[in-house]
Amino acid sequence: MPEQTDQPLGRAFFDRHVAEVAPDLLGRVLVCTLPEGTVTLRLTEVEAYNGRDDPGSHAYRGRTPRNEVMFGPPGHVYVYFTYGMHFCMNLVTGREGHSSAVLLRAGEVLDGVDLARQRRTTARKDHELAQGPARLTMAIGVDRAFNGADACGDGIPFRVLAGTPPDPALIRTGPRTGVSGAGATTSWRFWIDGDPSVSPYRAHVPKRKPSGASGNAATHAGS
DNA sequence: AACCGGATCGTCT
DNA sequence: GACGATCCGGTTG
Repeated sequence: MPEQTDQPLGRAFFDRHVAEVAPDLLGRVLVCTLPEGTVTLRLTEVEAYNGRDDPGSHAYRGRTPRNEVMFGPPGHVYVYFTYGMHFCMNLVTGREGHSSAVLLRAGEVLDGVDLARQRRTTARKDHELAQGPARLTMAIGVDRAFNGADACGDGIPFRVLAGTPPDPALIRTGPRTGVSGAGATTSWRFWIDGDPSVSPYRAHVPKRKPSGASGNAATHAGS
């Protein structure tokens, strides 16, 4: 019988509720083909962001130029720039207009390890190549230029294969990383238990508020 | 292993 | 003008 694991996922896969799609993406294989070569990645950690109902979502406050892709059809790639230097990548889910997406947080590089290492020179071990959302985009060569790309098209530059979903007993859920407030209560982070490429859990870091806002240091960083 | 701060800029108020 | 869906290197234990 034909190998099911190499079958690309169709658009219908992504046209479901984000909380259903996100855990179902674990173990799937993202293929990124660029002129330099191809890197394939087995997804091991994801987070769901539920559109307008979700205080943690970029779409929470409605449509803006940045989050426009989230409001588009499912199966497309939403890339955003953060912390002045990093890119993160999502797969849009649900019907057009619903603005939900799954953040790809970590994966295991299956193929193209040499190319991934060239892009991630600080990685010591292979499991660190895509351990974290910004590391993941670095490893596969994704930046702003890929915002809006179709992951259910001809496979250039993206394709998502069925892969081998993990034993359901190994799927763990927990609160999302870096999301505070009402959105932190929902367990919309999903990962494969025990996989070495899953980014270490960091407890919510309470950002220290400047109490007494007098004489704050210079905002112009001179040196 | 855990904690801390710097880097660096687009996006929205 | 403030603050990130973060990463990295240095320091401390």
